[in-house]
Amino acid sequence: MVDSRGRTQRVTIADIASRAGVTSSAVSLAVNGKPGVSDATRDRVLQIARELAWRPNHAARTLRGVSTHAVGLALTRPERVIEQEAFFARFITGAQAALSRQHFSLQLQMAPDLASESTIHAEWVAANSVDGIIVLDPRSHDPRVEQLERLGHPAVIVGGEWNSATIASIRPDDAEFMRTILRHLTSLGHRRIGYVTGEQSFLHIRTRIDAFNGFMVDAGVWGAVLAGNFTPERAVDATDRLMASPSRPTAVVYDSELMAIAGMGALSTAGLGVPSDVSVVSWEDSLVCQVLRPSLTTLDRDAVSLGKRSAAALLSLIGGEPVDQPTTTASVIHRDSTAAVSDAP
Amino acid sequence: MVDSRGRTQRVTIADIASRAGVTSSAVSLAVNGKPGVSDATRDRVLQIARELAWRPNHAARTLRGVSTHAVGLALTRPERVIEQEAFFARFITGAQAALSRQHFSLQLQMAPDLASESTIHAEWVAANSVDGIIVLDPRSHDPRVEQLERLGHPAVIVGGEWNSATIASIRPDDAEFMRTILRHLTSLGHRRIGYVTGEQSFLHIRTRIDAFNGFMVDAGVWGAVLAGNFTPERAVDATDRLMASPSRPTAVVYDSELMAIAGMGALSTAGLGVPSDVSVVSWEDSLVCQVLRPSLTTLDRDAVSLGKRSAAALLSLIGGEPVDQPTTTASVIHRDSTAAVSDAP
DNA sequence: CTGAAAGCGCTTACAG
DNA sequence: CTGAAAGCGCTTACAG
Repeated sequence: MVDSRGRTQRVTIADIASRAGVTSSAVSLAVNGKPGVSDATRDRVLQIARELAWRPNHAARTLRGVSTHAVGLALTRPERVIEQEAFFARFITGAQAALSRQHFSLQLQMAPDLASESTIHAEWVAANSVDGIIVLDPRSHDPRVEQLERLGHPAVIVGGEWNSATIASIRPDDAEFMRTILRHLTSLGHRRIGYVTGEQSFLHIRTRIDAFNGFMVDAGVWGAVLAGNFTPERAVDATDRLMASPSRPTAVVYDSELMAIAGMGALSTAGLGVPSDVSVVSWEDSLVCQVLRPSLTTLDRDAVSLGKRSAAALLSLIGGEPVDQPTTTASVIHRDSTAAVSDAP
Repeated sequence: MVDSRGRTQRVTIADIASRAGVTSSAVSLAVNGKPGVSDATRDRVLQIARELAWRPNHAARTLRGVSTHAVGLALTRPERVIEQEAFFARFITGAQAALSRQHFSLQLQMAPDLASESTIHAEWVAANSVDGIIVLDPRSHDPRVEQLERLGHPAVIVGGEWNSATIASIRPDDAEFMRTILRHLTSLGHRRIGYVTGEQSFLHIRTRIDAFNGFMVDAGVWGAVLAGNFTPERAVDATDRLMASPSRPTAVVYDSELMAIAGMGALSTAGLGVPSDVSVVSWEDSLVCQVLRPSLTTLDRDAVSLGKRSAAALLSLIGGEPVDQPTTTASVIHRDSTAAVSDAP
């Protein structure tokens, strides 16, 4: 609406009501599809609402305590860790897909650190502006989770291990996934395996490390874990160090695609062929892994489906339904970067 | 706060007021750092607010017409176009960096299509829930832009060409950037150049195509444009077709990193070496381009800085300041995927 | 410096 | 089926 001075005015249900000759209560019932108004009135109101290009004011609805049909995700992402961007973009693509099917929207907000993330959560809960919250990359004794538990607001912890009336965890079986990768490699004859990790403060990375070490012991295979942090620089350093070892590994597992690509670069610089000298596995799959030459053997887990499952669990929690916890499986996509170990070095 | 039945109650300024023995008006002034209350009162109020873990209710503030210090970005992203994910994650990383410096937050919302994007914009404006809006991937005669112009809400169009009192465009000089790439290639002796494009309905892609064709004519060089859509499949097909040409190009430009990587795969499959037989340039730079072997020659434009500039422009617009339109430059990062053309084919 | 009141746009009991 | 009123939590004139 434009007033006499040409300024844009907000269109409210009161405007519609006065044009339609009814009260704003009737308009509210009409536009929300609730019973209590005659069909004739409803049609007239909807027609006028359309003419005036009326839009519901979310703030007013929220204040009134109505469900917002929104889910919140606050994200702490240090700018330097570019690898996580791919994960994060794919994750929210999946989450969005699951949410939009039930007409929920995804509210995303960036935070500089974990404490700010908690502040954002608290404000969302105080303002009733999201029906549920998704938490990524939980730490052990995560303050965000403790606060959400206290607030009693529905939340899903991706990669966590908390479960209560209001909190559910989506926990990919990282230990089993690691063993799946290692079985793939040992079945190809590899007996010396390196593992270059992501950020070790993440719970799921520690789970993978434990599983790696356990497998090495049980299978009597030589293994080495080098701590990375998702950056290519660290991946290159770790790869060089592994290759300098007197018992040089014939296969290396990387926690991310970017680290795996960087590692392959380091191997190529060192004059080592993939897979002729060293086999390479990336934990995370993506289109780049597929189109690369040599194409990368990966675990067929992708962030898109993780996002879908997390959102679906949160919607169950919000709806008061039991959370479906499907056991997740993952298999190795055998591409060109892994091959049978060549004869004695 | 927990009531007698153990349920969590929302803490409001009224709760603080009653504990502090003042009115809610005084609390409002105190927590917002406005004059009108004594220092003693302010301290007492802030102390109590902290004790009760009070959080401002955004919906109430918004409804009251107060600036939300938020910027909105509604995003239409077909799930299939994975390439755009990298762009988009980097873009919002940059935007977020610029915004948080001025304590603005970024509201992100996914939309299934352009019409829904417009609906979201309209609701944001109606509800006063963002101070400004960022629009990505404008089309010619873009309905989103026309609506924002009508609504008179501050907006920045990334890659657009609209400019008015409330709308600014961040327009990288795609034509000049294309010429920069082509000058790099011709200086290396290339006289037959292929170009595999992204989605042609995007304005900036069409600008690049025009510049490519113009350069070919002016320089008397043989050029071929093949329409892609950012997918690796189309990039592979286009590359194969270029290589089958009787006047096979010695260099190919790709509109994205993913397409360039896919193209290099196709070249390798065809038994062609990079850069020995064919030089390859990617329009967009990233860490993957850098760690890849051979590393990819790229235009040193990255989505992070584009996000920063877009957000900065929007903040200027919101603040009523003139929008700073720095002329953007870009240069070619010469890596291993381009080299001087080898002697006669 | 402080208090009482109005109102942002909407929904929801409660009467008629 | 419709109308009048209260109230969500907050801010901002306006009085004292």
